[in-house]
Amino acid sequence: MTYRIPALNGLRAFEAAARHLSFKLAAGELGVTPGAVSQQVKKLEASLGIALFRRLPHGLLLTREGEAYSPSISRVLEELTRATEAIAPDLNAKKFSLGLCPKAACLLPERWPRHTATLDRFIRDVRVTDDLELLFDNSLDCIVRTGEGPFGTLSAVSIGQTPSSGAQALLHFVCRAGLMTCRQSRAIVDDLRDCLA
Amino acid sequence: MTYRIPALNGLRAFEAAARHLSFKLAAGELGVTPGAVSQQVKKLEASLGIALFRRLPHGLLLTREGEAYSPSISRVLEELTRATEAIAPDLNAKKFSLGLCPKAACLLPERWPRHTATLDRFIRDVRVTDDLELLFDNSLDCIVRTGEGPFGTLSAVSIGQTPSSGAQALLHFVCRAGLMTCRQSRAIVDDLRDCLA
DNA sequence: TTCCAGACCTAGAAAAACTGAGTCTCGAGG
DNA sequence: CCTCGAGACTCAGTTTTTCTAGGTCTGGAA
Repeated sequence: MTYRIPALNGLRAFEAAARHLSFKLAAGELGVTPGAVSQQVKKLEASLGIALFRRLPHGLLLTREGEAYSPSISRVLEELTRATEAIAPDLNAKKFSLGLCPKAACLLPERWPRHTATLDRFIRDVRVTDDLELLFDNSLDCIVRTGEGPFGTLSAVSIGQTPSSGAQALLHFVCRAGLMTCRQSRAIVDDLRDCLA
Repeated sequence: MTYRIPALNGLRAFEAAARHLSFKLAAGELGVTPGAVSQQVKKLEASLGIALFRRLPHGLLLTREGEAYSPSISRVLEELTRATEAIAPDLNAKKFSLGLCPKAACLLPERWPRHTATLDRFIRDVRVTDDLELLFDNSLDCIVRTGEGPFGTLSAVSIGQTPSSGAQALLHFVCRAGLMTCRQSRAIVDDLRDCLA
């Protein structure tokens, strides 16, 4: 009953690259450099003994085998996601890349969100930016900003609201819809509330 | 479309341990030490934020969550195996079928390559043969023989060379090019070197 | 009791993954 | 026909992860 399967991390790289048909975009999604994705995919191809991609100077094409393999792998990862969420809804496996707008940075403690070890655990990196687009291509997992919506299909929660005066919220925490309830988001929102309390 | 899933290698450890209800047996199956399995599972549990096993002094019990998770993971790995075999029948993660020429057999320990559990893990079966053709149609994964090349597109490494006397190598390990760097090949070559040292 | 099996822990070694900087190739635009 | 830009590749070096080796602890069996 021993499974004959390739190194699993390479599969993740392959799946993302196949979806984007780009190592660069896949790298963005996975939070690594394009070189890393390239290497992982190459190693996977070596271990399978077949080519999955045809490399073109301006992008990728799947080979016939890659074309056949990619949807299977996507299905596998989806099923894995489902199974995992069923038993562990707030999987704590991925650190967040966080965007922070300049005004928000002023309102928050000096080294936020690195000011406490508790929160730091959930943060991979922080960039100063306000660009919600970055959430869609997975360059960022969430953004903390002063600017209002509309946030479209994104999820947002407001922090520092003062309903008595009718004033608008001071800060907004914004992320893709599926991410709002996960542990990382909750930790960040909780901490923001503490900081503005 | 970013999958929120735990580290994949830990899942393999978990799945094997859940099937055997033993880290030790799982370790045997995976070709690592029990400590490694223990650590992988522990890390998985940490990233999920739940316990998968109850540790007893003489074995393991699945928790309720582990009980729910294990069949899902088995299914996922099975599907992965199926998908992989469909496109790459000679995946190099499998056990090797090994050819051995009669002279080589004389130079090596009695039950080689079954003489140590370490090496045995990587071997599916052994035949006495010298026929390099069998490597091309995947009847065999590798051949250990005294005969020289030419090996053409095959990869070969020499073992027991005595360069000072200019004598030729005693043994050659031969396999298809893509297989030379894989774990199985390395284990076999290392063992051959030990045996002739 | 004493043994033994199996899980656990920790330090250090080994392997794998990632980065960063530079190269190469092609397509587009002047 | 050049030059530029994008994207993939390579390689060395670093960081992170994984594995091992050796020792501890616990509870069941003789």
